[in-house]
Amino acid sequence: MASPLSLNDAQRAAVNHPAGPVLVLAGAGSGKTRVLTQRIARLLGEGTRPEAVLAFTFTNRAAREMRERIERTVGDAAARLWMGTFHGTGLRILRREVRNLGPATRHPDFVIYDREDQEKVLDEVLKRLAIPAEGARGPILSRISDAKNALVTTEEMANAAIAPFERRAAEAYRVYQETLRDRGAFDFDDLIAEVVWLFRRRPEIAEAYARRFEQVLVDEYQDTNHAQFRLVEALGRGYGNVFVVGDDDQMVFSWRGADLRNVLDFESAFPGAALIRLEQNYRSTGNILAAANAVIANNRDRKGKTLWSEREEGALLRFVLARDENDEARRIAAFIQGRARRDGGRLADCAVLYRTHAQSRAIETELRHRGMAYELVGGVSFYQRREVKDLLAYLRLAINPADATAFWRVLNTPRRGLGDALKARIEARLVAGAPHPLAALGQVLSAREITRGAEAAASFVGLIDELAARAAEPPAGLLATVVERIGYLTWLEGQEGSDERRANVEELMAAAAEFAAVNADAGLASYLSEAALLTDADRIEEGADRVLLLTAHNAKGLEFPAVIVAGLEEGLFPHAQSQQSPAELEEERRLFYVAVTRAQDEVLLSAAAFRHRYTAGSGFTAAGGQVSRFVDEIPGHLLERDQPVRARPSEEYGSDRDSADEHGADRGRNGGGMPVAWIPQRRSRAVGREVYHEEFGRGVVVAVEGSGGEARYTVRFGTRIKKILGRFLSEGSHVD
DNA sequence: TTGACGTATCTTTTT
DNA sequence: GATACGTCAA
Repeated sequence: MASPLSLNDAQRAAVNHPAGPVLVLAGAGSGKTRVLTQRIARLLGEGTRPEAVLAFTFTNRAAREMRERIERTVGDAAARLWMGTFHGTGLRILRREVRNLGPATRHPDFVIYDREDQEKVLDEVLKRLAIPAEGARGPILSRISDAKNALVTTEEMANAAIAPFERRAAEAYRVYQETLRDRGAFDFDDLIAEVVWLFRRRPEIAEAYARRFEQVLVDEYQDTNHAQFRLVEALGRGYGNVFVVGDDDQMVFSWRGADLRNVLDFESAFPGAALIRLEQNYRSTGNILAAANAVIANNRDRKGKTLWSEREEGALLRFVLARDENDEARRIAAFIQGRARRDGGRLADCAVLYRTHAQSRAIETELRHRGMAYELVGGVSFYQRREVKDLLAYLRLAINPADATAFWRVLNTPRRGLGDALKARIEARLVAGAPHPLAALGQVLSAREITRGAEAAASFVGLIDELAARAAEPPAGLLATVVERIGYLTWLEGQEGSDERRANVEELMAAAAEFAAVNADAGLASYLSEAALLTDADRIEEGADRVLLLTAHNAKGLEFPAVIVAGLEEGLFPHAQSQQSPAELEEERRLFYVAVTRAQDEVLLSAAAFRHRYTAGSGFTAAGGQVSRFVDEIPGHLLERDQPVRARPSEEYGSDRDSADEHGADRGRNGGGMPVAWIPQRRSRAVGREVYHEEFGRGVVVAVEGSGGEARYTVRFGTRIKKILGRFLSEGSHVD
């Protein structure tokens, strides 16, 4: 960050504030990381023991960076700080207190379940409860997550549930939680909620921690949820030195339970709290800042502050309207390339920010086409890749045989001829009282209940036993054993994308070796925990010269000389899902504010007049739309619009009126936003024609792929969209 | 028991 | 468009 050589008055006040609760309202680029690190360094310099300092960061990367900076001032003592994410710190406490967890888990070496594991558990739960899973899985899972973030227990939820959905969700929550406990697993939300619940059950434990931490600091405070707030409160209670830094204008995680009341009510929650505002921005040019300020000023629900900068006005922000997502990708790539050539800049100076992961595809294709290096952050994270999770599941099972989710995952992966017949035997044993499927399998084998896959099953059990016996060894060697014994690489050969998968397996082993080098005496359990809590954003490599591609959410806390914000269309950014309520719309605006304020010198905004995208309910359609209102909220004199595109005469559209209104889901629904041209590409003459299908009846052709007898038609029948081979269609009525 | 094939569902954002 | 899942035939 372009920081001042010395602190400004407000920063100094924050760094040196003597004691008691402090709320620092820190605008984007106002040097809050600097304040946090200098404050911690000061505390340590004045004699505070590092193990008495607890700091919460939003990402592991932020924790690492902050620790490194502090290390430069105070040296090795930095290693003893308690510094990490809420989840990492919660985990650390749970591991220390594992003997006191009581009803929370049944296994000392508990594992962490990620989203995929949670879904598998919930599927089993719903099946057991005879709740139809279709469409209910997602909502119930997020309802459970909401409950935990709000510290609502299963009993409390059941008691309060009235509506049918709520009752079903409460029932699912109860059984889900029992299942996790039986399997010795915690999900992400448990890592925080279970700590608070432990503190409530055992006040003396809470008190011990409150006495331990003389200083509690929180970064990105605006994104804390209720459970996190309670955790901070409990840990900071001893000394009352709770120092939180946040920006209400950058709260973008309300869907994860983030609650702005934590900021707005801080002063009443912590009586006598000092309030310090950091309003000088050291990052962005005057124009970028003015644009960001103008946009965020449209939000009503904010504490209000005005960022200012001593930096030069700088270049105007630029806006390009592309024809479609491919054209948009070309413009973005050209911008980055041009910038790199013109200024001798690096690709790494540029980041492309978007609302949804799906948008990365077109940009990736274009960058690859031009031979430009890029790094994609997010999407399917490394530790969630199938091959990675397969291998880790073996290790999970080795340290925690109760991890039934891992068991079922690997029982027949790779294929070893163990199928439904064996599964039925195992389940019968479970019903008869076997503690977990691995034990049940052992019983099935000793009772010689199966003959067909007996040998394979025995060698599977043998492998797990061996791994369990060697659990104290470094993980890399154990992974190598697994890979070799199950012939994983050979199995991958025949699979789709085997090269990439093999590379991932190799990277996994390399990362495991690295882990062992850094954490010499750490066991398998902590290796697996770390793997579960690492995110893609934590793996961003410093120093590589490549364009970064990431969601606006993932860009939080980062900065770049040039930022491209892509896909600025109504319905995408702001997202259609968020246009129902003013509160959600304001969150989208904050997200846009976060995106723009990542930029130091240059901002390129882009939109596509026409975009292929998935819209719920109407299938995969071609949506035309309007430019995002956020672009229009930027004062005209700050924005340079590239080649305004006007709507072409209607004959360009083909023979009918079937234009944006027919295809586009979100056109014109919500005022604001400049209408844009809708210029379809490569439209077949068949598009717009009325056709007839035996089963679905009358429909309209939306798109065509291929030609002749093999042509596949995308046809809209009323509200549903189907892809159908041409020979199953007959001509309805002629339009041309 | 496996693999081919068709269909439903997904995508808003993440620890 | 991709993936996961169910159904069907071999």
